[in-house]
Amino acid sequence: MATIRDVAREAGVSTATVSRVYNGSRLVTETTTQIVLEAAARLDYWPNNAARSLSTNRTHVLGVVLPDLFDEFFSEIIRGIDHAARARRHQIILSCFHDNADELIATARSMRGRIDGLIAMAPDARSAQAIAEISRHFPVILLNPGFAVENCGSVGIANREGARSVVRHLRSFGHRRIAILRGPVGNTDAEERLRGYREAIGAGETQHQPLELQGDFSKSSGVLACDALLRFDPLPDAVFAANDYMAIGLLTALLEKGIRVPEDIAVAGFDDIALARYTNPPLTTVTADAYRLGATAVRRWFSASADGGSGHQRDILPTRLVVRESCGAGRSGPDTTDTETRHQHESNAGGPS
Amino acid sequence: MATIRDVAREAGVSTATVSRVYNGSRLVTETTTQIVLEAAARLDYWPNNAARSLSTNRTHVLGVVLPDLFDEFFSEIIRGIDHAARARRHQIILSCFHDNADELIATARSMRGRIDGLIAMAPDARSAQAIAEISRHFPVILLNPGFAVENCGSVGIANREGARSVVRHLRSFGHRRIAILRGPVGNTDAEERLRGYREAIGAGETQHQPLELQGDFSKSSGVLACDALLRFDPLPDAVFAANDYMAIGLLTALLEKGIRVPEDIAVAGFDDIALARYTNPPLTTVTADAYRLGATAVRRWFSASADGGSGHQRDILPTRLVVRESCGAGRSGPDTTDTETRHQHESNAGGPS
DNA sequence: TTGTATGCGTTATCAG
DNA sequence: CTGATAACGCATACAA
Repeated sequence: MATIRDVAREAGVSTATVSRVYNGSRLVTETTTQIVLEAAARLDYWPNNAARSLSTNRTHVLGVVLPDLFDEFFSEIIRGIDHAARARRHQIILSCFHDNADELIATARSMRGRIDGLIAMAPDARSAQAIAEISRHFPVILLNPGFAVENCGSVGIANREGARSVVRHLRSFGHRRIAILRGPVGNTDAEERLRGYREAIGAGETQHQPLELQGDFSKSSGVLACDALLRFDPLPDAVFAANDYMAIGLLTALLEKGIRVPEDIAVAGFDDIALARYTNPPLTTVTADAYRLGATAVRRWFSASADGGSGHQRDILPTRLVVRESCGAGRSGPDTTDTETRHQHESNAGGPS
Repeated sequence: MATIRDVAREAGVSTATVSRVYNGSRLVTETTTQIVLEAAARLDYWPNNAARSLSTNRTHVLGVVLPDLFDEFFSEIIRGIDHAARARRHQIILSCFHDNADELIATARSMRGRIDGLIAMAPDARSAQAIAEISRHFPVILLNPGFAVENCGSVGIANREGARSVVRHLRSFGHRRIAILRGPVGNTDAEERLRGYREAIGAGETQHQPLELQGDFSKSSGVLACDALLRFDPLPDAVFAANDYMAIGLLTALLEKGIRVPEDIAVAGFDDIALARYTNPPLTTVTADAYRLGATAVRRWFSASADGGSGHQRDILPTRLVVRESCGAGRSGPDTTDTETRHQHESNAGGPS
């Protein structure tokens, strides 16, 4: 493989000149540039990025670490990250499948020297310590954490407001007894959605009996929840499932039992997965723009590293209600609702907090 | 950031020793190892992989270049690649969105020095030249090309045999006049599926009139094809759409016109996308294991680079017919059919061919 | 505008 | 078993 030295020799110039040509230095004559480029072409020279980043201490690569849950949502996030990174002439190095904090650190470590920063999805609050350790080595942006992490930017979605918009929508059909099928305990998305639900419920008419069911975000837990749901007496008017998979499981179980949706009971989900459009009936749900989530994380990373990485800033992306048919006929609710966007900027530079 | 020299000083040993510890050399005393590790922990030392790979000329990273079509199929491929790579302690650097051969080369170039090899999806035959240029710099494995490329391993799926199994299945319901909705010209998947269709048709009863419709793999081209289909006289018994998106578009257009599937006409697709299960009626289609495709590419890359990269080997992964309801009632065909796996091993080491 | 020389953080080849 | 030191390929301060 030809090196910069080979090119220099072939072109009859010094390595510094070749380097300047490849880095777009305007100090080089047009003619020398041509000579160098031709020599490089003859030798089929491709610059070695490892050497380059060793010298400059920059890689132009972003690390991305996601959990192993690979569905449309994650691929959209990756797509958003890749596009935004590419627009800034950066590449991404991807790693999935970290189930615990230790593995998260190990992955980050193995990226040291080949990335300028990291975008990671924090599975749970336990990871905070790991993240803190990592962010000593390079800037880190957290994807969709429900919690704050020191020295670390983050971008999340408006889970709470999304959940509230579902309850509002349900109310617009006159539904009063509204149950929730919760996601896994400890999962921050699940807990924020639960919080939004409770806020919306509490803000209105009081429910004497808590209508909360436990699920784990899987379709089968939605199926299972059907029985528990039917044990409520009287039957709730509506169920808000904290994600679409559970809503779909519930829908099929309900259908099997001959209970009509939305006539006998209304069902809503969260996430707007591709299938939500094709269920029977089509599922009313809440969508978050995964592509934008990824792209925003990249933007946030660039501004953070421009700042020197100090201060933790947080973006919260809005969420949108997607009204289909599972909550009531006639689409009497508003068609779609955007929850407001919030931008929190909490700089903590200049002193301990 | 602490370097290997800092650790050496802190531990009172040489950099060589520290390096040996981190590379698992068995030449180091248990006690020295401990001393080094403790010093490293105190200094929070993370080895710099850029320097490491500059020295060893290995990165333990695989490049992955895919088109921008991000759906479940691609994310499954990536997942397969990531898992297989991770099992061999490698990472992947991902880049999407190359629409032409030049961009493919540019992307590969920008990876020089940070990857040991490349897994790329070849969009069309025009890319062959680009691939050849790349494979001079590091081993390349092609994903799913219908064509052979010199000095370059590849892994594809059994498009032809999959198409044949669809036609066989259609025949098992007594369908004789079987049309095809083709994919885009130049797309190798589309052309292989067309070939399989023609082989299967030709092998049976001759069709006097070619029942071939042009599509472009999009859902809307499936919708459009409906009119053209209805112009055939008499109406064909069945249509094989070269991918699921077109099949789904066709299905909705047919439904709208009041034409019943499968009673009036049978429809089959290819790919088994997630939605295929939820169409009305559920779509009979062909599935390829995308996860396995990715994983196989990695395996193929490792064996190729062990060989020194000489010889181009090709794997073709089997395909499976997924019988649902769009081709006929009663599931009178076989439930699922695996096409046979083929492994071609064409070593061309030892002389010009 | 171009060339020289040094350093980036590791690994590997020698001696010891 | 351990230490000194020369690569690895490139960028850049400094000189010219």
